[in-house]
Amino acid sequence: MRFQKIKGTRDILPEEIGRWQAAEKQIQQVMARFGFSEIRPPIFEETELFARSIGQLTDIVSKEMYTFLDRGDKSLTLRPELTAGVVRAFIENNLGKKQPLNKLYYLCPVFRQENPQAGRLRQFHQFGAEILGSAEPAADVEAIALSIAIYRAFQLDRFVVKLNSVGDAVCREPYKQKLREYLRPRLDRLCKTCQQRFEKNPLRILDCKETGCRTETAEAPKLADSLCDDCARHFGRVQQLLDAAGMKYELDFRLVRGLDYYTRTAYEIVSDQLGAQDALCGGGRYDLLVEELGGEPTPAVGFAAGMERLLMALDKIGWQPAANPPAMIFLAPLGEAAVLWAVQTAQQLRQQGLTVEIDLLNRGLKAQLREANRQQARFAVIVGDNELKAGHAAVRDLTTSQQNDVLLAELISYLQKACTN
RNA sequence: GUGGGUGUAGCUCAGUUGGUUAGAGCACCAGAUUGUGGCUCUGGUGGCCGUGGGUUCAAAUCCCAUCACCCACCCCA
Repeated sequence: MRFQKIKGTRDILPEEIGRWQAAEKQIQQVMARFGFSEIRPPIFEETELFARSIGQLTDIVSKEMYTFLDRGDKSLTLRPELTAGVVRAFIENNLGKKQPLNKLYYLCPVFRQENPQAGRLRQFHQFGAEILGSAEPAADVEAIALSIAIYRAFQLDRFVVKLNSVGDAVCREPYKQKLREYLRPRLDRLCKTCQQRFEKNPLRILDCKETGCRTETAEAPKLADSLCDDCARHFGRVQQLLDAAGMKYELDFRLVRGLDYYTRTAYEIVSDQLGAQDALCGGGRYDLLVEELGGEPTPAVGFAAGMERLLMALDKIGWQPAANPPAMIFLAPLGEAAVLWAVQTAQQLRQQGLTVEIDLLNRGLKAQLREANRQQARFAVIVGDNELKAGHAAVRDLTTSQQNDVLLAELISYLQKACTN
């Protein structure tokens, strides 16, 4: 029986881990520049946390969660996104009481049981940020600016920021009614799923990709025109601030984010380089969620972005992480006495902070040098019985093919000097 | 959950209308150089042809099922 990985999961192999680490580092740097601190909630939580925050009716909760019972018959779920866990941690650790504003970010795996396709996996990675405690439009703009800055830091600029407002508790329900009234006479011309959405979730009809539904909704009343005064003012101010800061965006009245907790600002960053799943990043404001999960009323705004999708887009533009690995020393011992010497010497060199490889396969010299070359070693140190007897090692510079005898007693200081320039 | 496509060596792929022992390039190992890498040449290791059934004298090739991957729908990052 040969085991294989679970459908929709991937092994990140040594040959690609460099890209991941470089991308992670870049993201962490930009997050830090914006004053965000990392938070790492647990990978699983009570099922109810996700059901309550994301919404029972959403696809994520109704059919995509990895849910299981633990030995105490408690229902647990592998996180399908991070906001719920971050908000839970925010409440449980009283972060809101320690300071008025919390700016948090994360970068970690999430799980959704969907059928895989380009840009979609069952275990994938999201990075994102949450600003908890501010209802100001400037906070919305801070989140948007941060996500844009991250993509720009990678020299990635073929993306579009789509912006909308989904209103709040005051104006969303009346708008839904207005939308239903508009659509009721056209109901039979909508697709099957939209007909089901009509009662419970009419906003989603705007988002439908069926051309029939799109033509029916093209002239429908727009949420942005039906906002209450507070929401309208907020939305206007967000746009004003974005304009002032020179951030380009497109208003998209069809943009209604899939998760229930969004209020007011909703935005998405899409790329034309990704295929059907083109969203790099999605986010918005969720002013009611903290209270809904049992905390003090706390306005908040944030975004989540797909790590794999970022990497896909980076592949398309030919991004290469800068790599300058330290000079490497390959110890090539021949014979048992030399191996003993090499193990001791490797220990000493490594304690000096040098990068050292030592042959572990008891290979011949030719094979060892081939290996050293394959690993792009800077120096090969050749030691056999002859060298031990003579008290020196043959140090071969693999870039110039120069080879010198170096006294064993002076080897460490010699290599230290040679590797620093 | 649904639809289409694809599974042959570590990797990328050939493989004729079913017909002997399933091939190439790269990678790996060895030799040319009995202790010297890269370049070159020569040779070699490596495959239950995704898995399980079926048809046939004969299956990598045809049929069915199943698993996985790719792409798409739904939806989302």
